[in-house]
Amino acid sequence: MTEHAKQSLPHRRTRHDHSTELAEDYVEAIAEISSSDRNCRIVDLAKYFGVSHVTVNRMVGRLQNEGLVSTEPYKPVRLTAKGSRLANRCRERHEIVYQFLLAIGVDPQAAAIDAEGIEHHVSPETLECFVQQTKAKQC
Amino acid sequence: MTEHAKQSLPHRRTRHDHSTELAEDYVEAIAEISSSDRNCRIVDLAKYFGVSHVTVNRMVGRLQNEGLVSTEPYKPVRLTAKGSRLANRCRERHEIVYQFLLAIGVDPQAAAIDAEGIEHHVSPETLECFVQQTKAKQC
DNA sequence: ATTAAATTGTAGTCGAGGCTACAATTCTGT
DNA sequence: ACAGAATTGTAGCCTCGACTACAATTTAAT
Repeated sequence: MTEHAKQSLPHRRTRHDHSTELAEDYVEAIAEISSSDRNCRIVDLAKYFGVSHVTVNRMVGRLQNEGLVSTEPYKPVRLTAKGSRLANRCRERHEIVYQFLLAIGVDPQAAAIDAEGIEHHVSPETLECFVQQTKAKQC
Repeated sequence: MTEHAKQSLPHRRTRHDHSTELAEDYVEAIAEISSSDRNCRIVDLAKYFGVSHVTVNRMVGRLQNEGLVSTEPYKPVRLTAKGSRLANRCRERHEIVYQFLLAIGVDPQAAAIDAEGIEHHVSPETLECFVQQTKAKQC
């Protein structure tokens, strides 16, 4: 039972993570779209995620409440400073995970898919280990 | 746009994964509890996951529909052959991920938490690379 | 400038996973 | 054997992420 209590904490964490994963995916996507196009519209995100514009709409509302995004009705979506910082951190983390998977011999396609799933569950400490390993392999 | 279509596939996959993660967590938990105690009851799972017994109840019903578990009203929960196989695969995969994290220098506590999050997103191919890496480190 | 197309917003629905409150069943102790 | 405790089941509600259908606004074209 004490053991069970210990066990429940990681699981709770996993569940909570799910609620922030989407936010991270969104800011990453917004950053990416905003860099190629001039501005990021709801439709772009809907296509990007393969989801209806309605879903995107509410998500953007949520991101706005969290101060990650600023937008007005019928206007494009922009990242706030906070949102940009998060996007950058996510992009870096994503890249680290992806490069790490390549470095240990995963083929690029599988690495791309797995990185997508793994990136949200990597603690800073583990991430640092990934960096070290990738460096080591490159020598 | 063609790029966006390509992008949406991994995201869809990620979303679908979430629906199977819980099933995997459950069979793993049931296997673990069943090995220490004699039988696994709803309450045990509720404590294990830090969740109400009602939630567990419905989850177990779902697992039963999927043929992973067999149970009767007011009786303990047992894994079917199919459920046991899944549990074993999950346990092995979990262990591989955990040992791998340790091998690359992540401390045990962080490794335990991260393994919990990562395990569900590792393709067989990546898993194999983890195995190789862990072996290499042990030499 | 006005209509047609594209984009965005709103209303209402659904399933999943979570909860509380209460009812039913099984287990335990005396 | 029977009362009380523990366990399990049921009813009904909530939130979140997804959808369709329809309304409103903005953009583009003739």
